[in-house]
Amino acid sequence: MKPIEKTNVALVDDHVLLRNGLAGLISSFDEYHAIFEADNGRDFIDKIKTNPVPDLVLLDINMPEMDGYATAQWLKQTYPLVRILALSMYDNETSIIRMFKAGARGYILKDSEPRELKKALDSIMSKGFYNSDLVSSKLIHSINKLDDKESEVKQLVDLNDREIQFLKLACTEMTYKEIAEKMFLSPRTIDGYRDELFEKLGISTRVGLVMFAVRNGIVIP
Amino acid sequence: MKPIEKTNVALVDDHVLLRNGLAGLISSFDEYHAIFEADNGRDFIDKIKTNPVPDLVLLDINMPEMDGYATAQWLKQTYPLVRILALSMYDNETSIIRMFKAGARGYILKDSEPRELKKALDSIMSKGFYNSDLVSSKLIHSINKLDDKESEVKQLVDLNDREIQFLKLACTEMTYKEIAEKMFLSPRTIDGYRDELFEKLGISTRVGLVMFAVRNGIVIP
DNA sequence: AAAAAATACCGTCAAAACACCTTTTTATTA
DNA sequence: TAATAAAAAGGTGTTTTGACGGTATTTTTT
Repeated sequence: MKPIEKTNVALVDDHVLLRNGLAGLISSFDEYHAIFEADNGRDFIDKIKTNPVPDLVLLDINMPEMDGYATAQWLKQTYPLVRILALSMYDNETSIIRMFKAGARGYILKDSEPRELKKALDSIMSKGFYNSDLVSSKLIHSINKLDDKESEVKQLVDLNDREIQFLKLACTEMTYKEIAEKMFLSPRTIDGYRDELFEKLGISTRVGLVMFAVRNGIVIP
Repeated sequence: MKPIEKTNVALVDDHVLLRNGLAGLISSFDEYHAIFEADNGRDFIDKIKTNPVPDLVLLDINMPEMDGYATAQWLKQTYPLVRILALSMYDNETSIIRMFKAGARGYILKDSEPRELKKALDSIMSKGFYNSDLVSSKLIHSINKLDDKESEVKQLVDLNDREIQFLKLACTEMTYKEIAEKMFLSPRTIDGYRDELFEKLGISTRVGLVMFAVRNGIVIP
C-alpha cells in the first residue's frame, strides 16, 4: 500500500454537530484529512499556531466572536497560500461577493450533497477555485450591476456623455487644462462643464465633484 | 413535423469570413437561426431598427467605428432583454471584466470549438448566463483582488491620527484654511501635512488625496 | 545634555481653480 | 431658411493650491 499525500483540511464552524459530521465526511474521502476544528475565527487563529498549517480551510460565515469574513481576511493576509472554501446557510449575493472579496476560492451551501462538497474540494485543489452555477450567476450579476449605477444617475440628474467623461477625468490628478486636451476641447468649455455640474449638483469645488462621482459609481475607486 | 420556435441570433464582427462561417454554423444548430449580421456597433444599431429584434447577439470586442463594449452598453440600455455573448481573440482579465460590466452574459474565445459555442448559446438561453472555467477564474480573481489593496496600503503607509483627520477633512469642500481652523492649527501646518502626504503617497493634487482616502476606506463615500 | 527627529510654523510666488459674463459655432426645428 | 436653442469658446479678475526654501519648539534618542 502506497502512502498517500493527503490534503489537510481545517474546519471552522460554531455548530459542533455539523462540524463533527463534516470532519467525518471529509476524512472519509481518500485524499482529505480533517486535521483540526475551531469554534470561530478567534479560536481558529489560536489553534493554527499550535497545529500544522492546513492546505484548505472550510469556513463558516456566520459565527460569534469573529465571523467568516474577518477570518478570511486575516488568513489571506497571514497565510496567503491557505485556500478557503466558504460554507454558508444563505445564498444571497452580498454574502457571496463579500467572501470572494475576502479571498475565498469557493462557496457552498450547508445543505449541499456530500458529492458537491467533494467536487468543491477537488476543484479548489486542482484548478484553484470552485465555481457552481449559483456562484457564477451571482458573480456575473454583481459585475453586471457595476455599470448600471452610472445610467441610473444619468437619469436622476441627467448628465450627458461628455459630462460623465469629464467627471471621470476630474477624479484623476489631471488639471482642467489637461482634461480639455484629452477631450479635444477648449479649457473654457471644460470650465463650462464644471460650472454647470456645480450648479446642477449644488457643490462648488472639485473635491465635491470627485465625491459625487465616487458616491454614484461613476468612477470605481 | 412540428414547427420549432428558433432563437434568433444576430452577429456583429468586422471580419466577413469569420462572420459568414459563424452564421452558417449557428444556423446549422436546430434551435438557432442567424437573422442578420453587422460590421460593427454603428452598423448593428442601424440594422436592428429595420430587422426583427434578436434574442441574442454574438458580439465581437475589437471592431472599428464602435467596439464591443460600447455596443453592449447601448444594447443593455436600449434592449435590456437581448442577451449578449461576447466573442474575443483575447483572454485577458480586463477585457472579460469590461464585457461583463457592459452586460455580457457569456464570453468565449474565437478559437473555441463549435461545440463550446453551442454550449454557450444553450446555457445563456436556459440559465441566463454561460460560465466557462476561463471566465470563472478571471472573475473570481478580479473580485479577490478588490480587497487586497486596502490592507496592503494601510501597512505600507502608516498614517497618524492627525493625518487621518486631515485626510477626512480634505475630502470635504472645505479649503485648507478652513480645515486649519477646524483643527486649531495654522494653515501653514496644514500645508505641511499636505506636502508630507503628497510625498509619502506619490501624488501631487488634492484630488489624489481624496481618491487615496476613498480607496483605502479612510472616508466612506 | 547633546544630537536627531518630529512637529508646528512662516513668506513668496506661480499655477490652478473658481466666478461671472460675453460671443461664436453648431444643431434643431418651425 | 430664418428663428432658436444648445454647445463650445472666450475675457478678466479673485481665491485657492501647490512648490520651495526656510525657522522655532518640542520630543525622542543616544
